[in-house]
Amino acid sequence: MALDRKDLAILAELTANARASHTELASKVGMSSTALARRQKALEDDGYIQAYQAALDLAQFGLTTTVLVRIALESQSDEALKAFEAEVVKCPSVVRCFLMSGTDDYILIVLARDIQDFERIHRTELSRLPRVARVQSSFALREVVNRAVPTVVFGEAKR
Amino acid sequence: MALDRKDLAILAELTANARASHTELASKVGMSSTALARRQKALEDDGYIQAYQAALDLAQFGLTTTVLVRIALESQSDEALKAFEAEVVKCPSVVRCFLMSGTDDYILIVLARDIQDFERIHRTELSRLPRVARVQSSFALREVVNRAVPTVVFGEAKR
DNA sequence: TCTCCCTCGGCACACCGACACGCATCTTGA
DNA sequence: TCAAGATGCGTGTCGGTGTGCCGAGGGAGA
Repeated sequence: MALDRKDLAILAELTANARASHTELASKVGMSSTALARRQKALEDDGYIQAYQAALDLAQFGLTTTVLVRIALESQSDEALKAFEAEVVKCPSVVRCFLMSGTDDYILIVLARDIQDFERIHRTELSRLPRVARVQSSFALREVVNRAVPTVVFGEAKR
Repeated sequence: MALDRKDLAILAELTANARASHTELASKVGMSSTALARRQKALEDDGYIQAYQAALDLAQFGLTTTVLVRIALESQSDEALKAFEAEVVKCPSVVRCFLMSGTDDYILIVLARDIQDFERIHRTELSRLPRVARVQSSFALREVVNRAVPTVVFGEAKR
């Protein structure tokens, strides 16, 4: 299934304002609400839209510190990976975890209130992860780009 | 302003389903739609909720490859940072960019269709960034955790 | 301890808008 | 040229949303 530029316009609008009504979206995209409703439903049914979610301002919750954590395991055996991953999903401060190629086995993105709070997280969450050989943390000083969707998605018009 | 557990329940519901109506949310959280509407509006006005956005399934768009790119600049002068950042925000395949402490100056998260596509991105987007001394890429083999909000947020009940 | 006040929650109602249908028209592709 | 899918308009029904009012609970002050 190919998406035309109207579909992409709908998706772009919905990524910016997921609560917009059919009428509202229709006027923005430039079509009738009937056609828009049909296309939106098709986009949902075909799985292009996974969910509609509220974006919280994490700074309001005091989570102003982003830390990138590089982790190397003692062994890359399947059992060690499984044991590590089963525990890392339970860490409440971890928002992302990638299994990586290269020297580092995993890269985590951790959100903390401040540096002292990260020390606590390091002690109560990270240091308890199994099979870890080495942990290396880098602090993000500033977030230059933060997009949910790469702009390249909205640029590929097919029709 | 302190949030009680009902506020957190509302936020948790909205991060899972942002299009839920007042009536729907009210029954889930266990209160009347009137009270819920008041609280939801307060959460929006106080900035806890930044936006409502549709989450796209990027795999449906063929973006299955995540790459972490470490970039070191030739110099850390204010002018070099500004020049680099002004260009990196224009890269359509970059979804995140952090200014980092430590040896690497910037860390980017790039989405690509596959490895060949990343080669193209490297050539057309990354290698054109100004003042870059060194670029080092690591491929994510798998995404173990991907949360928009750390679960720790919904755990801190105040009242 | 009593009382006052303030805040929050719940109920009822009315209004407004969204949503889903049917049908005619148009465009696209073969 | 024809057929099939997409579009747009109109309409009716349904549901959500917002408001006003009342009651309950808790805190403060006398």
